[in-house]
Amino acid sequence: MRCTPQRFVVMEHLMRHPVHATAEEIYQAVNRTDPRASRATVYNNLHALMKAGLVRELPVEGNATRFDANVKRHHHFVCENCGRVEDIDWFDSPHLARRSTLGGRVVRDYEMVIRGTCETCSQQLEEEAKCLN
Amino acid sequence: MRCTPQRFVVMEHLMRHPVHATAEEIYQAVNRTDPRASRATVYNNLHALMKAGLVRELPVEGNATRFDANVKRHHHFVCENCGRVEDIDWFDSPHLARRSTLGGRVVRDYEMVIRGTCETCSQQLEEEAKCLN
DNA sequence: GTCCCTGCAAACGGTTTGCACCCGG
DNA sequence: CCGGGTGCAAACCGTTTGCAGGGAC
Repeated sequence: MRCTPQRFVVMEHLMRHPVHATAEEIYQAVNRTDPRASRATVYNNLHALMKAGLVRELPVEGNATRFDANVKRHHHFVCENCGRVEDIDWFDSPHLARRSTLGGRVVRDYEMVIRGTCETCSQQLEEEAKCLN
Repeated sequence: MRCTPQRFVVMEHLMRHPVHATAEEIYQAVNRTDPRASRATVYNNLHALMKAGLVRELPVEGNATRFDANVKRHHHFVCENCGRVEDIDWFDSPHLARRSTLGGRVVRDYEMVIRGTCETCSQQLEEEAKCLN
């Protein structure tokens, strides 16, 4: 796979902003450095990078797919307030760590999806609560 | 919230088929009993049921949203072969069970997303492997 | 010259919205 | 009546596709 300017910007954005951007956000970033870049190219590159195993889609609800350049095994935290998705360092699940089957199913991988309020939003909400008192 | 025929069919389908249907699949089911039913109504009802806390969206990748009428806490298994999503009985994560924060984050809930091959697909793949020998 | 990559525009599919109508209270 | 629920059609938005160039090797 060649490293074209557009492809580079896509990858760079994902690595620099571990906030798991949507395709649109990446398109905006690419567009800032190269206003002629197109959405199709962003999608092409995201798929190319996914096939190469450098990027993956995130399993979180929401209309727009989010992408992740973190290849290391890790969990995800979803802020229910702002929608941001953050990486959480890996920890094993004792129930699954040494296990390759579950009922008749073959287990290949697993991850945790944790939901709550991110640090920024927590602080904001706390501020607002103070104001009300 | 009133229990209209259409709303009933939506809820019934989700409860009877714990395979986490997409909106389209639910629409097909509703349509079978009432050919005049519209997609808009299915979406209306899915949202109404979600607001009422009887149904929720699933955190799995894929273009079409999947819905779940299982309110009990549980994990999810995603078949990488056929895309089916199955419920897995709840088990705690020792890392998270008694914890309400994670870094500066407030944790409200968590769940496991397990990926692999479902029972049906495993058997099929095994069959095919046998044939090749 | 070949092949991969790009940009554009149109198509696509899932979801949402606006609106008129209907039915139950 | 009023308000929520319905059906239809159009709009919307994220994504995909077809296709004609262009640049790297």
